[in-house]
Order: sequence, then structure tokens, then C-alpha cells
Amino acid sequence: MTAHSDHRPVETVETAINLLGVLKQAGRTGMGVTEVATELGLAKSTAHRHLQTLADRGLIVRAGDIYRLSSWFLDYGVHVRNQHPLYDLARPKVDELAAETDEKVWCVIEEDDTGVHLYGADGAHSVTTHARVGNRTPLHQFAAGKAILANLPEGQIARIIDGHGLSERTPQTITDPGELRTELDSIREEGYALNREESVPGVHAVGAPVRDEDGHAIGAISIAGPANRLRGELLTQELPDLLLGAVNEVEVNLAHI
Amino acid sequence: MTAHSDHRPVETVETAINLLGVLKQAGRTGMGVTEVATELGLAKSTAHRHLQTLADRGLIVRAGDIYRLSSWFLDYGVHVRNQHPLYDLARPKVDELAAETDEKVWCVIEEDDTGVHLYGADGAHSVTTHARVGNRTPLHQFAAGKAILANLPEGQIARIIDGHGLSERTPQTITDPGELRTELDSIREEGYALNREESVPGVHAVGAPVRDEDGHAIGAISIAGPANRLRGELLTQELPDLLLGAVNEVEVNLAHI
DNA sequence: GTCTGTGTTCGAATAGCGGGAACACACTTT
DNA sequence: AAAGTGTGTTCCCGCTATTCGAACACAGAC
Repeated sequence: MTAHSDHRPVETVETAINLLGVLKQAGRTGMGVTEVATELGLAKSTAHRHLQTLADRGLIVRAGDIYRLSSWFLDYGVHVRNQHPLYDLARPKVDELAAETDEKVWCVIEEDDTGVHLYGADGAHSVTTHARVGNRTPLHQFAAGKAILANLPEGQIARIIDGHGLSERTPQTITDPGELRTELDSIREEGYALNREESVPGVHAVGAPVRDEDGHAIGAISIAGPANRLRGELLTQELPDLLLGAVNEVEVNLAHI
Repeated sequence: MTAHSDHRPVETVETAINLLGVLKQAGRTGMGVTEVATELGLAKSTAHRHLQTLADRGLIVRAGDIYRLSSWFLDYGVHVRNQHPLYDLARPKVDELAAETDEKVWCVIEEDDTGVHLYGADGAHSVTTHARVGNRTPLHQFAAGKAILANLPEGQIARIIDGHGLSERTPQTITDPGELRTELDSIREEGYALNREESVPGVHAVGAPVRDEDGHAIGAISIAGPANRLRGELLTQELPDLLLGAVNEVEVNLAHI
């Protein structure tokens, strides 16, 4: 209900997070003390002290006079991924689907009202989009996301649609709340979601939700490929059938944990 | 020479990092406010405020009254991995080697005087050890690590051997500095390193360094398998040959960036 | 209905964060 | 050579923002 928290945050921690964000953007090049300080509007001394503590704790690494993010994040990130129940369960299915269809297959989970790409497998003729593992994407913009969104508790659906607004990604992206709701109805009815160039021009996709025992989606699996290949009955029949069989198996295994 | 820094750290940031560490340990179960507070010796209110800011910034996610790490770390971690020059270059070779040998193949990099597992590929008969992507391991304890260690600048080698001490992992782990130095000499001479149950009982491995234009190792690739399969000429001839060919190609590509 | 466990909020004291100025040092520039 | 410009580093002081403890709300157990 409340768009969370005016509650006074720990500002020092926030600057540390901002610092890490800036270093992420800097990438492999990294940044020096003064550069970080000006970028964040801090005194050189404070930037220095922050960088030093983060380096001492191993979050960032110093090479000469430039700092960059260390593999500490890889360690934590992989840990998060491995802990997720869908990772172990969906990964083999995702690999299978990629091998069978020769297309790009994704496993996506819901987190904080958005979709997160947990695992992806390449088929022989995979399209490469900008989607990467760890990426957060608004749920209404892609097949897996819509499949999830259609199967969330009603309160959460309302919060997502009315709250954040429906940002546009391509001209085909559904940005009208009413239109999206009827789309979600049809997704629930069919059991799967389609994406016709709504997130990437020239790319179509099919997505199906993975639901828990309450029927609420915890994630989804999707198959994506070039629009001229994924069309007709392949897009509306064969791939959905394949996909629904796969997610069904995942759901069964999920229940038996 | 100095084991770095008595320099006054930013304590607030340190507690935030500690908090994340505790939440990592808690895994998917997560932790509540009081649990975190007692674990870290903080007042409930401070733990509460920290958790709230971390959640607001998306680093952790709250489900009911328990908090756990979010995929924020996956995003940052994958970013770090993708940025590393060895990832793009070594990955195809690692996949190839795994397919050819049917064994487990790792790409390891050096960071902060330790080895970090950057990428791994499974062969048809892979052994599964506790090594995971993102894991930090002391360089002297495994084949890839020793291959790296043997090809670092002398100053850094001395710092690693004399500084941290040589911790034991199995009875076979080399813990004597003198013994390690002669081992490193032989590794430099042969071009590759062997690991005979020095990190995992029953597991042998071969590792070869990936060197930059100065001849210093930036990482290594290793092949690991059961001791009774990896022995004789396979271990000392065939696999090293295969491996040295692979790292050589990687080095060439590395120079042409 | 009481009790014990949560999470949450408030105010108040002081520790420690942040800033600025001076320092050391490495490269250019003249 | 010497002055100049850019680093990173250190110190100290003022004031803010962090921390704590205590009180509160709420839930479930007994």
C-alpha cells in the first residue's frame, strides 16, 4: 500500500552503495579517488576512506591507483542464484528446451515486483538480445514477465500496474492498463504468454509461468527467437505445448521439495 | 610488506558489510531483525534501520518479516565476470576442453593474492567438488593456483608465501615454503602444474597459466578428475599437451585485444 | 486473558562521519 | 633545474547522523 519508507535511511551506507554503483559503471577501467569524489560530490578524503574500507573488506580491488569491483560480488551473486529453488529445477529443462528448439531460452523469477533473468541457455540459432543474467526488467514488457504477472496475487498485480506505470520499451509494448488486463486474462486462460516485438524489435517469444502450490507464479520460462522464424502455428501451438510440458514438470518437482 | 591498513575505516559501512555476510550465511531462509541484531551485537533499532536502507536500495528483499539477499548481487557479480578479459577468451576453450576430455575444466583468475574460480564447464564424467564460481582459494592449494603462483612477479610470490602462510587442505597440500619453491621452479620449467589430491582427496588435476605480455600470470585453466583416471601418461603428457595448446591460443587472443 | 516473542518508533547523547587544508609524490612543462 | 599540475594521502576539528535503549504495537502461544 504505502510506497515504502520516508524512514530515515543510513546515509553512510547509501553513499557506499552509490560508490559501488559508480564503480560498476566504470567497469574494468575502474576509477581513482578524485574521480569518484567528484562524481559523487564528496570530499576527496571521504571518498578515500570509503574506498579503503571497501578494499580492506574485499569488495573492491585496487590496482595501482584505480579501484574496481572485485569478484566478491560474483561470490555473493552466485550464492543467491544457487539458493533459488528454481535454479536447480529449471536449469536442466531450460537446457533441454534450448537444444530442442535451437532458440534462446530463459528462466525468469519475480523479485520486488520485477522480473529477474536467473538463467539462460543458448540454442544453435540463438538470437542475442541485451538480456543478461541478473537483469531486472518490468514484468509487462516481455513474455516471461507477463506470464508471471498474470499469475500473481491480485493485490500485487494492481500495485504493479497502477503503481509504477507501464513504461514503453518498443512501439509494441503494452502501455495501457486496460489493454494489459485483458491480455492477462487471456494469458491465464491459455496458460502461456506471447511477446510480439514488445521488448525487442524483430524478436518474438513465448512464456509460461511456474506456479507454487497456491497457483501463484514464482517465475517463468520463455523461448525467444527472430520474428520471422517464430510465427504461425510454431508460435501459437508447438512452442507453447513444449513449454507447458516443461514448466509442468518443474512445478511437480517444485512441490516435492 | 605491511599487512595493509590500520587506517580508520568507515565503521557504519563495515557493519553493513557484516550484515550482508550474515544474511549470506542465512541463505534462502533469511533472517529477522532481532536475529540479525543479536548475531552482530547491535541494537534492534540499528539493525532495523540498516535492513530498511539495504532493502530500499534493492540489495536485500523482504518477505514477510524475514530479509534475504536479492539478485542485486547476481547483477553486479555477472557484471564483474563479464568485464574480465579472460571470461570471453577462455570460456570457449574451457567448453572445448570439457567436451574433449569429459572432465571438469576450470578457468581461474588471480585477485588479491588468491585464486578465484571465474568459469567452469562440466564434461560427461565430471567430478563434482566443492569449488564454485566466485570461490576464493589460496593459490598454493590447487593446480591452477600453483600455475598462477609460479608465474607471478617475484615480490608478490614472496608476499604470498611468507605473508599469509601455507594453510593445509588435505594431507597432500604443500605447506612447506621450501618445498613449494622447488615445486614452483619445476612448474615454470614444465609449463604446467599438477595437483595430486592436494586440495580434494581422490582428485587429480593439471593446470596451466595464462600469461600477459610481461609473462606474468593473470589466470589459469585446469582439468580435474578422479585420481584413478587421471594418472600415468594421461596426467603427465596428454592432458598437459592439450591444455598448453589451449592456453597458448588464449594468450595469443589476449595480446590482440 | 496474560505472556513472550516479534517488528517498529521515538528521543537523546556522543561517537564518528564528512569536509577542508596541508602534505607527499610523480610527471610535465618551461 | 625549477616551477607547475595532477594525483593520492593525512591530519584535525565541528557538527551531524548513527547508535542505543526504552517504550510501543501487534501477533501467536499458552
